[in-house]
Amino acid sequence: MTVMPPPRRALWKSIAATLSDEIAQGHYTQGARLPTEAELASRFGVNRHTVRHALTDLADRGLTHSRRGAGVYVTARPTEYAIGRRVRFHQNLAASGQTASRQVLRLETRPCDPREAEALALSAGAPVHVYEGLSLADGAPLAMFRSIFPADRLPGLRAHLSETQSITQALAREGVSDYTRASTRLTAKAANPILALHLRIPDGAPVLRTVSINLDLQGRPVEYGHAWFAGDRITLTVTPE
Amino acid sequence: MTVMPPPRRALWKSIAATLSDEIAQGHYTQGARLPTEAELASRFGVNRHTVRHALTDLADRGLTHSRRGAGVYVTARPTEYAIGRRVRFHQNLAASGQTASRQVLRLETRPCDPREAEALALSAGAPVHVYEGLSLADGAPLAMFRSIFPADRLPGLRAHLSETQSITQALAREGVSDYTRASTRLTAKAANPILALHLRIPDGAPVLRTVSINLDLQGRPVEYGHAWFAGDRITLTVTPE
DNA sequence: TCTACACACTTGTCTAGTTGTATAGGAATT
DNA sequence: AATTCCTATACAACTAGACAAGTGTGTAGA
Repeated sequence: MTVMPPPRRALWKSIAATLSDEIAQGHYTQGARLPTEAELASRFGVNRHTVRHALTDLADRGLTHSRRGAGVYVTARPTEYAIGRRVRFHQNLAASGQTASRQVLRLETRPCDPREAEALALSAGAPVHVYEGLSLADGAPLAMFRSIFPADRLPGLRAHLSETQSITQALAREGVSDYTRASTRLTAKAANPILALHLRIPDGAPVLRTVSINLDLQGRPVEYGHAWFAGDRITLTVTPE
Repeated sequence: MTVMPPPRRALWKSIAATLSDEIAQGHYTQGARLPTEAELASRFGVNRHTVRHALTDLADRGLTHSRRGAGVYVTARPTEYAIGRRVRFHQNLAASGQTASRQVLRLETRPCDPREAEALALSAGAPVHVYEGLSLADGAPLAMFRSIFPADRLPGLRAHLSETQSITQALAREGVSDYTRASTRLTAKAANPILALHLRIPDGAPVLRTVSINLDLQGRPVEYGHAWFAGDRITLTVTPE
């Protein structure tokens, strides 16, 4: 318990300091759930709102994040790292000592829409595979991605993706031994609620979106990709060759 | 005070909007079965009840109907989907610094800070020129930039910049006939009030920031540049040489 | 071949718990 | 008098888990 010095510090600040301390000391480890607001309020002998004030401070400082209905969690802070123009997600992360993984959110085949048709040079309504998921570094979500593949040319791709989860490997099994990036477009966006939930960032926080097209060795488009990166967790590095 | 993002949308509304959009675009056609509630919950990262709330909305609007034990089916046909071919401001990264017009905000010489010293390979406190301004296209501010130049190697640069406003020309007059971009780092940020004012965007709106280093032909750094692009007004295109 | 049954899976419903937000007001400080 | 800090209450939004009800499929048995 902290001592109250005469020039009284605000209650919520003491509580925030205490909790922040306990997180720093490893009392609550990364990804762990804190006690509920009600429990904390009872522990510190204050109103729930006062606890909320302290928790808001922790969240603002990036120490925690909350999920309505679920609880308050200790944020796993991924170290900043760079992705080169040679775009191979896993290799880059491995180089910086982090373990990369993917979480599949969606894997299905459906007719394409006009935009996808144009990007992949397909006729309207041709079938495409949709591969959507999260890219994680040491368990913390870094980016959400969606890749669109022409299904006619790569009939078995979906099965391969569900096994390996690696795009490069899955494409290789379908006979696309290598592919190169034709273009990357970048824009800054505000996160919508769903995206914010997945990336565990506040609603409306800035997000870096990339839209890319990859070609096979014959110059035909094989992937139309979107990715949304948590703005404050990532720095993309573009290096000439 | 934290930034107030646009009116918060409930999670289930975002999900309903997303699904309704995908039906409209023909991703799920008439008679098709949607993924199960559990799958959708996993895809959107929410509880099944939240998905059900969204599905109830779709059913109320007549887009879908469900059969207990069987699944949820699409009743609506895809509406015509028109791609509005928007005019976009494409800015090539390699050719940055060639916008239509500039407005100078600051032009001064001062000792460098540690970060600048490192970027430009200078000794601590060495003098640098600071060139700060706005890039305009058709009168609308596209980006704010700040360029740092080593003052010792380019003593007359400031005078040249105040005359031409063109970085390339000013450098040429100082004997740097050409320069190449060594690296560009990109990240998404929220606009602070000053930046928002300059770019004429709402406070906290997403902004695309680039940090770059340019080298002369001998490989020595001659410019350390920052730029902040209004996220919704620009798309940066990165094309391999 | 047909039937009956088991079983996995899906939607429907219920209860309980947790965070988010709004409103109102008392007490201490400035 | 105004502001800040904290309490108090109520409700909305979402999660969590459990179970009931209905569907689709495979299988064993007659």
